[in-house]
Amino acid sequence: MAKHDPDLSLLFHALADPTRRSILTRLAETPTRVTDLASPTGLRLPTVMRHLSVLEEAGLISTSKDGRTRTCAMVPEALEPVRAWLDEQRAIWEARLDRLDAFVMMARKDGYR
Amino acid sequence: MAKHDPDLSLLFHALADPTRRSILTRLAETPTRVTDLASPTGLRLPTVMRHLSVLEEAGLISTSKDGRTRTCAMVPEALEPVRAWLDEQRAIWEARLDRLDAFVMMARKDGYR
DNA sequence: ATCATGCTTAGCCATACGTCTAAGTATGAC
DNA sequence: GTCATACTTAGACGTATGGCTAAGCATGAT
Repeated sequence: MAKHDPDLSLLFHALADPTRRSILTRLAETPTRVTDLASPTGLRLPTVMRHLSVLEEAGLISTSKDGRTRTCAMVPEALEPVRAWLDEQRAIWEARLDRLDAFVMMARKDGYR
Repeated sequence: MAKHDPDLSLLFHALADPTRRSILTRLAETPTRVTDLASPTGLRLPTVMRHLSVLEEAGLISTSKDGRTRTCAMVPEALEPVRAWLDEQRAIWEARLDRLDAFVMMARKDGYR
């Protein structure tokens, strides 16, 4: 399904990989250059670069190059849509519980029990 | 990377598809049988079934069969780990801001500005 | 018993993903 | 200029994903 909602799909997809999540966590602590992000993962540089570009395309990190080193930094507000989606789901669910409640009330009033 | 954290990876992966998110939203409103979940998607049944099993393996929905119809229902607490991860990231980020703050304070005290 | 309904299974297909190696390019140090 | 560092690009490779069709197999209705 295409279903224009590319933001969330990109975000969730980016977060679905443990390597990418650990990179992100590391960047939440402090900006870091590519090589230093790569070493703890045990992965080759090109592989890590790919993960980084997935994160960047999702808007979760930003990078900038200074001389020959590229430094990556988290973009904390990028997680906002995820949180918003979660809240929305919760709201829908709770509205449903409320409807159920109302139904039970009504049933009582109408003489059940 | 393997990195035992299969929960979050399964969850995020399940949420990374718009069809699956819309199914989930629908189920947040009310439990629904497979055929009725399928029709609005424009996808064939087997395809939808696959999406459903992804959702189920991630623990996001539960299903039960009664006669020949299978009914799916959301498992709202399944989103908890996602929310927890988000909170954790935020905490790390904020701890960093605090450290920065502290640093600035110290710098001032030591005579800068 | 027959038939329609509702899911299931099996298998195909194209594309995307995660990983690698090998060979660039650009920059800083000597 | 030479060399090491730090990416970057290109391409290969196996697996996973998302979609399909075509047959199954129960179950409910007639």
